[in-house]
Amino acid sequence: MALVTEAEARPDAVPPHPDGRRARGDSTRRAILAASMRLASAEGLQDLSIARLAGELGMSKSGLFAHFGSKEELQLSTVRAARRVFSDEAVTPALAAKKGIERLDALLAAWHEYITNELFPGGCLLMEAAAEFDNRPGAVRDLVAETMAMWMGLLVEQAERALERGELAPGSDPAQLAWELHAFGLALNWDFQLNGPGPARERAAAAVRARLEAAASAKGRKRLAKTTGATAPAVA
Amino acid sequence: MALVTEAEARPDAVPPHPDGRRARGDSTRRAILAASMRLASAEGLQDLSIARLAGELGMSKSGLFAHFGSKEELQLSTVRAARRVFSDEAVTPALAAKKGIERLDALLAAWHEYITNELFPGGCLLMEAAAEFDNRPGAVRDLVAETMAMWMGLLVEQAERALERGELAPGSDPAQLAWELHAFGLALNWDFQLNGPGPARERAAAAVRARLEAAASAKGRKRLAKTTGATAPAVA
DNA sequence: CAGAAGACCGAACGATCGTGTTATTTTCTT
DNA sequence: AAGAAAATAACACGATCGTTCGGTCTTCTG
Repeated sequence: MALVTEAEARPDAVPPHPDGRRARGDSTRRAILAASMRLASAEGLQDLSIARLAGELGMSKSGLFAHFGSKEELQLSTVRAARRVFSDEAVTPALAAKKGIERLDALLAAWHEYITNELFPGGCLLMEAAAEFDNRPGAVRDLVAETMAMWMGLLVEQAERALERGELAPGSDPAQLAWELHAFGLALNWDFQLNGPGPARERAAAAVRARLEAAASAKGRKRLAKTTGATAPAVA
Repeated sequence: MALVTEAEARPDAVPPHPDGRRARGDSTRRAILAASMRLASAEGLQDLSIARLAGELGMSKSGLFAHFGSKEELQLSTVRAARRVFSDEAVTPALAAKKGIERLDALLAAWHEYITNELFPGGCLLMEAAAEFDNRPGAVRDLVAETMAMWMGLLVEQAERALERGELAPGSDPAQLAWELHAFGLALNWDFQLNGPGPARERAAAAVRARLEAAASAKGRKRLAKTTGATAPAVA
């Protein structure tokens, strides 16, 4: 779990070359995408160079290039692979928790773990790409924006469930709650990458915990207490 | 105030060529840095190209290059210029507010205004640079990290003042409070750039307001009420 | 007014980029 | 085992990059 393995970098379910055949070069493709995610998270998707990528893998530029046909397709495939890693690490583990405030808490905990686990040497690749492409129109930007919107949607959805179930104080705004919890994740990635481990992880966890408890009803607080460790101070 | 003017892009007080003389090329230098900030905020500090920059200004590559001597020095000067814009827009206006919770609130309000004012077409250049250079060692990274640390220091300082003055509930953690308020600014820049204006501005303002009121003492709440408009719902 | 200093330009350099073309090797099918 | 198909390599292309050099202006100084 310490690094991006070939298995974790398994390419997209829908291959970019939509022929029905599945060839043996898939193993190479996986290796390429694993290295590509590693490099791109460190240097950015744009400065990622096909030549250096090929050099790192001991293969030729053109051989690598043939797998994607263009740099943009390489970038898109890299983002898709990163999305899978994100999904496996930050979403799937949280599906074990019951819907509502508990799953919301579990999603955030898994996310924080994913961010601070040195899975990507340069921080979450999706955040990297979002910051890099946010105002550079194109397919990469659209894919990244769509992915982040889906993630935000997951958070909002669980906040809404929590409200329906009476785990949040009546009148709470689920979208606002999700936005703020999301902000703590962004800040965690930012702080962790810029300033090193430091207290970032604890800061983010305390922030989430306090915000959740502030928004929770008595029932919600009780359910929260079961999932995680100690209760944070009332308001900090 | 809508765009980066030459005056706002005035170069650093300490010129990179530390000869005592001040030459007439300073006007050119200012124009270069204004354009450089604009381009870098949109395309990134690394992908900023001297050739395109020169083309945009109608001058020659080598003529522009001579002002800095290296691309890294151009990047550093651009960051220093951006730091000055940041200081003028996000810090200076807030110094009118009284120290403590009021100035803390004013700093955040000015910051949000600075972020959502289309001052930089691609979002706050300092955040851009921080995300881009966070794990690329060198002088640029150090300068950006130092700048962001100073900004965070300002927030922590005012939170501490607020605590000393009894504007925050006893036992509050000023550093934690500042960290969370900082997170909302990062999220605002993120959301605003990736998804357009939308509700980002209101989300961030509501988050700050709720967090400040939750942390404030009765005295603090009273002082907050004076500074800004309506009071946010108790906890959202 | 002479001359030095600085600002700026045009051209060129080596390197690297993304991308084709063509050929060779590997793998799969029959 | 033979032939088709896919995977990979070697090489070359035009473009662009950061940087250097030599020269021409402009501006200031004495």
